[in-house]
Amino acid sequence: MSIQERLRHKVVTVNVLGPVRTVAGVDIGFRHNLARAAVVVLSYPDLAMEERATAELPIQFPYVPGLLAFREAPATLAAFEKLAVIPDLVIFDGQGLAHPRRLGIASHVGVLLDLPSIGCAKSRLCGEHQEPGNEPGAWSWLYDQGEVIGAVVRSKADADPLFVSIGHKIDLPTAIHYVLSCCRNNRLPETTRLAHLAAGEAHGMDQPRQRSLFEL
DNA sequence: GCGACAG
DNA sequence: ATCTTGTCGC
Repeated sequence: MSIQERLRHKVVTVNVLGPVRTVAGVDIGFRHNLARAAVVVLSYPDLAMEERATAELPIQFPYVPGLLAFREAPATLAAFEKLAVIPDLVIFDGQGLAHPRRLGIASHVGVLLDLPSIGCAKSRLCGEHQEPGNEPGAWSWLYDQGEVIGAVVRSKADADPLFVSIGHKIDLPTAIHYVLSCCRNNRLPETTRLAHLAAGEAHGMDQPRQRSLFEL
């Protein structure tokens, strides 16, 4: 994929971010032939919802490991265009540098938006690692082809770790720091968690109805 | 040829 | 990711 080869050279792997006052989270929900992207902007470090934007587009690209951006970037960019507040940092639900060609969706879209971004995936795409300790905050390096491509981070005890990597304009230690400081009492950071909820709403995507107290 | 494989 | 209720575990 030449597009990835061309964009990978635009990724900045050092911190180019000012004071972080807002952090955004992105996630996509699929239903029938529609992709619904949701972007939530939270205040930092309070993590209070500041803004929310969504965009829906027909799915026009299949899921292919390594090509996730081609499937999710269109709706994601459309959602960002509706945003009134440009976030200081964006946390994606997927890999950043921890990708076969070093351009996961977090780096790909991070470069297109030219915003500091972090790749925070729920599972591994490539690379090798040792299991991090079970204490929240424990982490280990993620290696591939003899180089460090990210970190495997324990955000919650007894829960599977997160795969954190550089997206754009941020270094790995800083990325790990922000991911951990965005996790309250769940495995996923608030950004991803809230974006996931927003991406699943409407569409006819049934939200679990509040069960009546009488049924319990 | 076989296994791996973000969401 | 999505199709989906009850159910296993602490």
